[in-house]
Amino acid sequence: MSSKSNVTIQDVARAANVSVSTVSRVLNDKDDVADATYKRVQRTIDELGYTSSLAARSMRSDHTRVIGLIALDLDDPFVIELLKGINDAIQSFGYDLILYASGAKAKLSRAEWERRHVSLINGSIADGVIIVTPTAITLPSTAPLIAVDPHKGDTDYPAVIATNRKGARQMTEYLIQLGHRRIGFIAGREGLKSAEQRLRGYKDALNEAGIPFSDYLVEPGDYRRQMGFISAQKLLNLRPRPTAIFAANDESAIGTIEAARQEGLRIPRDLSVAGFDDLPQAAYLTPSLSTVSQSIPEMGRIATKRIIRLIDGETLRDRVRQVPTELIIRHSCRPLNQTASQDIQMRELE
Amino acid sequence: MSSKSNVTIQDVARAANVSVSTVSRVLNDKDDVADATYKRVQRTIDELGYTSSLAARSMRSDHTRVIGLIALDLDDPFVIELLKGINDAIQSFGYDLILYASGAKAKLSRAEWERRHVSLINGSIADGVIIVTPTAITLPSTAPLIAVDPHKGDTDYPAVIATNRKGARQMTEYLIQLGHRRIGFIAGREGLKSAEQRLRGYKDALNEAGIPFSDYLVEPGDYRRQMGFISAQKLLNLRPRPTAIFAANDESAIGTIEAARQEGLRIPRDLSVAGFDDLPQAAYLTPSLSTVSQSIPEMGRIATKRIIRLIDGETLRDRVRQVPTELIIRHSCRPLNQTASQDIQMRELE
DNA sequence: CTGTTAGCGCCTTCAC
DNA sequence: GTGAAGGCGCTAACAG
Repeated sequence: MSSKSNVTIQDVARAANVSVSTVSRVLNDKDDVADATYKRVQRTIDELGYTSSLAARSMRSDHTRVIGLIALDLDDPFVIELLKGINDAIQSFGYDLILYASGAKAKLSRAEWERRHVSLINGSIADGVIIVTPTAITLPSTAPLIAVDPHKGDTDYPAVIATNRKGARQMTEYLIQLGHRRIGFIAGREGLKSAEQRLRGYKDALNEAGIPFSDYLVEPGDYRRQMGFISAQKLLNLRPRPTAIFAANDESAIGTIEAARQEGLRIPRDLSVAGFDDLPQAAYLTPSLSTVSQSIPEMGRIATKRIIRLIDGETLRDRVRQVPTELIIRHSCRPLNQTASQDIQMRELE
Repeated sequence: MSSKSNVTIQDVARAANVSVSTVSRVLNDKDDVADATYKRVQRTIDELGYTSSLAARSMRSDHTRVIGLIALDLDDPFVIELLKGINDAIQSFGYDLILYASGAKAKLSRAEWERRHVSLINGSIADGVIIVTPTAITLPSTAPLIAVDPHKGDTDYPAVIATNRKGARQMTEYLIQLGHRRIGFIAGREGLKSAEQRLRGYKDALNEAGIPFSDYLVEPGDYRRQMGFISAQKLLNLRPRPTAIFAANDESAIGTIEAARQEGLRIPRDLSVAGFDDLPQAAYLTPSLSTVSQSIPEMGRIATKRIIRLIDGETLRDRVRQVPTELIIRHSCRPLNQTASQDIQMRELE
């Protein structure tokens, strides 16, 4: 298969009657190349539709102006939102973006998969890598690397993370303020710092309000809808039933809403539901979802800026950068014991 | 910057006391390597955490088992859904996926951008490429290439496309059957075959029903929400106003709904709205969106299978593969002139 | 069964 | 200003 017969630098050199090095110089805007030569070479490049081989280039030179993104779950909305922000940011910096996903997902442990991808991409094809919700605590990073929503504990890589604890506390406070006392909690993905912090924030608010923390009101989660559904079912089978459920992210909250619907419960009338993330679809749900915004695209933009700084050899003042969260009140939560007439009034106020 | 000091095949060879070629053989499961040697090398690889450089590998050998995806709009839900399907499919075939997005988007024409990316990726780093909604009619493909939702007219690449004309006809027929006669249409992205076919389907149904086609009921679109919003506003300013609007895709339909809301119209009471795509969020809208499903992830899976077949040197029997569409009736359209009581009855039937 | 050799396309000295 | 030569990490003959 001679499918690789692309135009090479040699072809250009021949056609323009110069040596390959001269073409290379033109390509990289180097030194002084005689004006006439420059133009001639440039013209030849255009005519032949030449593009320098990414593979050869990354092999030879120590930078490629490419940023790698490593994410296992391509159907995780968090990853998609992040991708938007990163794609947005690279436009301003003249970098390219590469997203690499291996088909060997099933065979490897999550941490193993991550390590493989980092060493595959980083330092060769990409100048630096952004990794999303890593499970690994240490990553083989010869080239710069930054994590978004990192693993808990002491990780050896810099990170971007939202003010999860504060955000979760505010949401819980809001629910308490609405009169809720039995507030179920569906946890986040095991091992992630964000999950840990959100649970902390929930406990903080309970504590502060003098509500004793109950183990049985907390069910496990993994930030995915399906798990949210299952855990919500368990919570809804409790007697007395929780009057509100705070899910550690929007996907879990959607799973919760589905579970509640299946039980014949109406939201927010019979159950208040809150999420975390503020995905675009949160606003479109019925009822629209009250949640904590962590402005995911913004996190992507920040991660991009920081990885570029790292690539440029600068050092980060703060190894972990906190991105502020914001409480978003919509219509999926309502005061406990509100009467129907009050309910109507409330609706009309909107 | 010595950031590239990754473990190389040489390091492994030295550590395992063999030549690089032997390591290479182990890496690629080649020939016969003495069992003892194989194990020793394998162990060394693991110990050193070695990963072969993608760049070097793709430069040397004529296949990489990597499929490239080229898509300009990373925030286009169509692309995201497709990505899911492709990512799903590569798992079964042992291929890897690379998504490449350059930051130089603004500077180039769309077709130019596409050409650049194809020649950048294809044949070097990727064995074949899937390109989404290309504007270019010819693409510099030395290696296999397949388009999803191709450009109109005679393109020189194979493609995967839905039965757009039929789908659009069915939706329009449905609206007509509900009693609508003034049906506005918001077109798809200029130049795409799908856009052309959907408009055709709309006209087909009108024709068939003996409803004269009116130019002023068709507004331009580009498959994006914003444009859908603007075009919907124009349609809603018409007197008499259309009683239904069929948007060429779901994003445009969402824009339409927003425009209608802004005009104080209620859906489907004052205006029926239909889309095309059946994005996941279509079901979550209020009212849920009646649309034409083209099962985008499935299109991604099919495209993946076909590009792999092409890579394997097989030929495709049909250069363009049609994927069936399906009419999805939800709640955003309703019979014209239905009385309020009928309306209630209808709701209760669900 | 294993090592040696010759490049893949490109960039970078070092000459001229 | 420009060309020639060497080598990045790897694979594919060709020898042994």
